[in-house]
Parts: sequence; structure tokens; C-alpha cells
Amino acid sequence: MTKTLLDIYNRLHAHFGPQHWWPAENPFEVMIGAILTQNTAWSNVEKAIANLKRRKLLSPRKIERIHPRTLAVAIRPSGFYNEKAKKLKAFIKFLISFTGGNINKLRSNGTALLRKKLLGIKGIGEETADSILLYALNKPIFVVDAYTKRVFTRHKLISKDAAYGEIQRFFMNNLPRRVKLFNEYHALIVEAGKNYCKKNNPLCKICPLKDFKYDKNMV
DNA sequence: CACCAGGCAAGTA
DNA sequence: TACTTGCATGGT
Repeated sequence: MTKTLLDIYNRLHAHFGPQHWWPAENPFEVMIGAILTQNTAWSNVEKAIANLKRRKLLSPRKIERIHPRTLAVAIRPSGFYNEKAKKLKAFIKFLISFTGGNINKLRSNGTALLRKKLLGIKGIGEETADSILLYALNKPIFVVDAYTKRVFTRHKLISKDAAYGEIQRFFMNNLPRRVKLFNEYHALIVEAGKNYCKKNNPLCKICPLKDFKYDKNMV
């Protein structure tokens, strides 16, 4: 039952190799990056993060105190900077009120509670919440994004109109609940989506999943 | 020039 | 509920 999704994972991993996500120095940086990368190329997020580091702003207390306009200027390269400045402030406000900015204390809470809390913050939706849970807090939850939907729809493994939660359950119900696996799998899907499952290229000849024989009853 | 990128919330019908 | 639109930079 869990065999086929694992087979796809193995195929992708053999092709692309380990992805080393999330590229950041610490969990706090992961959380900031998760917000900054919303609908934005990662290369632009890197510039914004570098600006924050250069200005010594990459800490809960600094972002708590800084004026939104100043914060917006620093994160400008990541786009939607006024919106994202608000989002960062809202997230930090939650973080400080909830655990005083202590990440370990944050991590000591259950996944379901944390997810609910994160979704209550203006600017954090399901993907961002799950990215924070998995990549910053090491919680076993599967991250779904546009690539996940595109790749698995193209390969006819999920329906076109599947909601976020359905797709997430599809993976979580059919894979061993391991943080490392969820981490690597999502990153590999992103890599596959970037490289192969593009628009105008649905039948890519070198797609690593091209000749993959899947079982219709895999789930 | 157009299109896209590791989304989300608010508005409309 | 199911679309649509605003938000914005930087790479191809």
C-alpha cells in the first residue's frame, strides 16, 4: 500500500539527490523565509534575508520593535514587501506572546495545536504553516504546494480539483510518518516541478517519472 | 515583451 | 461556495 508513493520518492531521490532543505542557519530563519517565499522565487528571498542579517534585524525582538516601513525596505527584494512586513510583524507578535520568542518552547507544543495557532495569524495559510511545522519545528506533516498538485495531477495520481487537505492526506496516509522523509519528498517534488513538469512540457522525455508504472489502486 | 516564482486574504456574486 | 483581484521584485 505505501509502496508506490515510496517508489516515486526513490525515483526522484535517485535522479535529483538529497536537497538539503531548509537552507537556513536556524529555525527562526526558516520561519522568516517561509513567509518571505510566498509566491516568490527563493533567490529573491535570499537577498531579503541577507539584508536582514546585514542590518542585524534577524531576531524576534528586533522585528518586534522595528517600524514596518523600515522592515519593508529591508525585505524589498522578496516582493510584496509591504504585505510581508505586516505578516512578519504579525507572526512575531504571536511568537513573543505565545512563548516569549523561545523556539524550543514553541516546539514543545503538539502539532495540531500549533497548526491551528499558525493559521490564526494573518498572512499564514496552510502551506506556510506546514512549512514552519516541518522545516522549522521538525513536526511530521506533509507540505503541499502548487508543484505538488501539478506534478501529481499530470501523472494522474490526484484529481485536478483536490483540496489542500485531501492532497496532504493522500501523502500522509500512504507514507511512513517520518520527518526526514516528508522533508526530502516535498523538496524533491519542487525540484521535479521546476525542471520537468512545466507548462507546454507535459510529456517531457527526460522526466524521471515518465515511464513510471503506477498502480491505480496504489492507495 | 510576457511569464513565472517554494501564497494569502479580501472582495464579489 | 467558487472565482477574481491586489500585492511587487527579479530572473528567463
